[in-house]
Amino acid sequence: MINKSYEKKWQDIWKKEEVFKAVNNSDKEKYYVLVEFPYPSGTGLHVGHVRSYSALDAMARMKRMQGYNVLFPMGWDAFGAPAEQYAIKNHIYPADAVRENIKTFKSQIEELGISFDWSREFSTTDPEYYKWTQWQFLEFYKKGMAYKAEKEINWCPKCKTGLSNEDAAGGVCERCGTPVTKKLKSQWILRMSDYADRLLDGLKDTEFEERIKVAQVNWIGKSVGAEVDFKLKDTDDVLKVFTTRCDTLFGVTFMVMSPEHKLLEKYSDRIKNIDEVRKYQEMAKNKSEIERTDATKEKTGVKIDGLTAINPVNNEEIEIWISDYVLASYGTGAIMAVPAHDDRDFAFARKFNIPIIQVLAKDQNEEIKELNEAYTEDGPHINSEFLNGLNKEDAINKMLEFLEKNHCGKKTTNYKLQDWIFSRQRFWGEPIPMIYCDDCGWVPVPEEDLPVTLPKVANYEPTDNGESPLANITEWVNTPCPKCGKMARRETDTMPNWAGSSWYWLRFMDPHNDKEFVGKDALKYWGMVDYYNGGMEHATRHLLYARFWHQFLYDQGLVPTKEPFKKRVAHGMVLAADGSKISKSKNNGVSPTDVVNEYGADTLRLFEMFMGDYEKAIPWSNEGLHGAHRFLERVERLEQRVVDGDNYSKDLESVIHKTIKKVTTDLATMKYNTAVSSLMILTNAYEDKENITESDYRVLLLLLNPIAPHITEELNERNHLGEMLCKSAWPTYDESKTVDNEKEIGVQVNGKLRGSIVIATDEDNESVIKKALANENVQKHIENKEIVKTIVVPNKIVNIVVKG
RNA sequence: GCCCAAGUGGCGGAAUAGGUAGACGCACAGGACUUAAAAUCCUGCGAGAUUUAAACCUCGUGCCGGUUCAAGUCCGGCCUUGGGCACCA
Repeated sequence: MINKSYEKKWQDIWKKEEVFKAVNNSDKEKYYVLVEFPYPSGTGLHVGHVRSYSALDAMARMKRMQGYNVLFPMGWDAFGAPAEQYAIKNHIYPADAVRENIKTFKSQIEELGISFDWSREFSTTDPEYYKWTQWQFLEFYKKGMAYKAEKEINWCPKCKTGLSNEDAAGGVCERCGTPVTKKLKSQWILRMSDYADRLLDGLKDTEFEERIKVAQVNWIGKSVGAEVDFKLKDTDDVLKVFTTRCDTLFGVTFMVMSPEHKLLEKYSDRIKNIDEVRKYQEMAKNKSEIERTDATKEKTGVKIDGLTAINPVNNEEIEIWISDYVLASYGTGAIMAVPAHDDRDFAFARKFNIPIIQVLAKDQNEEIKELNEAYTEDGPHINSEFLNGLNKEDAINKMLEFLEKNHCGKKTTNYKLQDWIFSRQRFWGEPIPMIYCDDCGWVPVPEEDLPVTLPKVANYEPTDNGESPLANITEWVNTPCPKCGKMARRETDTMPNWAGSSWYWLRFMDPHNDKEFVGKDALKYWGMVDYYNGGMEHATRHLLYARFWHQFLYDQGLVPTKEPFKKRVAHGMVLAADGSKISKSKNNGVSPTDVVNEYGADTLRLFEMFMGDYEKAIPWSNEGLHGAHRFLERVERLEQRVVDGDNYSKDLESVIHKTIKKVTTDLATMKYNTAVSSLMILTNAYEDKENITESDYRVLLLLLNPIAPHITEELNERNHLGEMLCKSAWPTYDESKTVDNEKEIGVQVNGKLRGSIVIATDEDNESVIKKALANENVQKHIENKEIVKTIVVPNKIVNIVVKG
């Protein structure tokens, strides 16, 4: 019977014999399989974790049996708000809370029998680890890639901390869902936008799933266009705008600045309605990001009385407005409005009765009589002097030429991707290793003083004044300036949760190195991560940060590869039985530990691999779990049919070779469900026989071992079939034996199936046609009819085309 | 609104250089075993017409068209669901 006692037994044996230990500097070929290390929350392991761990484990186990030196590590991503809040709630110190949670998580993972190399385990909260996170931050700082600046940032009023753009996607805090507001704050920032193009281009060197690439491309948001300078009338200033459609310059009837635009302050004494402008600015500031960017709301704005712009193509004077539909953070913070051909500008012009000039025509160079909405197709140009009659591409090129010749514009590229706001006003994060000295300014903490550790204090709750809780701990904050020795102050903000996960796969290569963040040899040997699995929710956060971080390290010569991950895949979510999302509040989750106690780890693993496409969401099914268990019991019962024999049974040879081929390719390409089904087919074939040989049985156990490692080892040992499976070689197949001698193929008449015939796989077409025509039912359909032609697709199908 | 992915039995899902749709499993039904139940084993299982039965026939992979000897698979146009982006100029 399947039971937990031998699962534990095998887990102990694997541990004792260190079967899954990855060796640095091995002569074997390496293979690096990585699954995102979890955040050890207080709620324990989730069946979703089990899905990805089982899947990558199956791959790692097969690769090991195929002779690779496999690195399959596990650790903990434990800094950040969840651990901090858990600690606050339970009145314990975060480090203690993390230790407790890791213990739970680890024991839950261990009882699944995942083949992680635990000798490389670490947590991002270990000072030995975050010492190097801090060290790398200083590398960013030294290369001018980290800077401190006062900037309008996303602020979560509930978490009381600043957030990066990625953490505030959709205008809400990713942690708690609270709409974010803007706050002007001095922050450490990493120049990630410098890498926008690299992050885009680098995707070509990866084999990420398409949906992951697309998500990244969207987030980076590259947009090629032009910067155009509009002179501000009677000043020496220009109003710069970014546009992707400089060919529509003749259609500009007004300009719009974002309410935060700097020129407004500069020319405040010229603006006659400055009070009205200030009032509007105040209103925009107090709106949440969601309210401001709600595209469905009616346009609002104020016309600037006292400032106008000059259109560089025709020197016409153009009114200037401010409106919150123009974002300060994108482009130049101001736009040229072409109401005839842009929905937003059209709505604005209609509301404020601003003229509309068409510059793009419908097919026949005609103006549209009554423009009820913006015309956004690309017709030929009209009302545009030297552009008239041209198509979009030619017109843009001609306009660019004009702008450059007249020094009033040039081709530029814009990205939605912004610099990475790297400061958090939290206690539980890596301290940013910088010291501020009144005389020397910002001074990095000297390398020998790293890590800068967190103080052990009782109070670490977020503050209401927007300061980090660390700011109140004066004995920690006050420290001599490393440069001049005068009393100075430590930076009290900490790093974001994503810092520790931005390089952890590198540390796994050489986790105990206390001289370097990773040894050069280890970097060279392990290279890129071959297979990296993680959730879709990280496609534009962690995965982007990690690539950016890695590319920076590459530029400093600190890592040998441009990209960190060769292949990135995302598992589908495990849903509740009714198809809804599993959530704590609904309490509709299933505990892996409960399932393991009732059915064993192998059943849980097998079920999660079998019940559907790995990349798609699957609903939980207790019946399915039953089915998986039943299959393992059938495999177990086969042992009663085993007789001596060093060879595969003759009549099983074909199905065995087919199964080896199928499982080998399926496990390497994450088609776990069909790998399992082919093993079920093999089991069915065995059950049809009175006896099977030891070889027959062992090959099934070998193939099933990566997915159900405990029971297969147990059956192998109990039946004295040979060496421990996980130490044995993966079975190989003979292509010629996967092909049948005979095959049943369909016969169609006029494309409709009318019968089937059995043919030899090397039978010649003539003989096949003869057989097809001889089929009784086929005859019925062709009698009294003229055969127009016959089509034979070898070993697939015969089609007889008849007429009359 | 734009971009990506996907729609196949009662259910999870197989099958795409176009070639016998529904592998494998679940659920269900009938039978064997049993005093009985569970477990196990055997059989059936897309819909429909006809038939004592089998054979056979018609329809069938979201909808409407098309290409082809042949379409779940390719092309055009829709619909729906999931995901990403979104007042990004």
